[in-house]
Amino acid sequence: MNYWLMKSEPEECSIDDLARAPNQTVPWVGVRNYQARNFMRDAFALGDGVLFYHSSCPQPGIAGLAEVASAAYVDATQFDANSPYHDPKSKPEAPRWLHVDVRFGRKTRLLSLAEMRAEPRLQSMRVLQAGNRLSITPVSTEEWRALQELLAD
DNA sequence: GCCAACGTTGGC
DNA sequence: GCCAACGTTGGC
Repeated sequence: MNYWLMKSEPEECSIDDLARAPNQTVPWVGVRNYQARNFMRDAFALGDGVLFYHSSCPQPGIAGLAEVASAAYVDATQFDANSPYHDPKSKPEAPRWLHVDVRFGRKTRLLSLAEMRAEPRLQSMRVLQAGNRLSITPVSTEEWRALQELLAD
């Protein structure tokens, strides 16, 4: 069992959108970074815990919990010329981009980025390191446990 | 809107 | 393979 933090822009898909989605599950399409893709392809497992993080918004932070609901499979948007995620260099016979499905767990209070930065037990979190831009980052068991406490209220 | 940090691209 | 230019991310 592994744990992950996944960033989503709430204007595109918020924790509420995830809760309202069919089967409370969304295909996590649009990842166009090789490191993030490789996490999904090589390290994700069904049932892995996900921290659902709201980014690029007025109140960035963790907004809920979710889980990995599928293995990695081909992201069809890369071949769709009308999609913002279209990748003209990716060929159907050798798809570059994959994604997983993510299923809603529960909504939590918003644990703000500022609060995360101030919490001693979270200092090692990859998402908090200077210059980090990855939309998917691993979370250690210790970090996950601390977060469960912080989100319990 | 700014800007630092980082990834990608493409000429050489 | 190097590396400058460019694009993107994402908090502020």
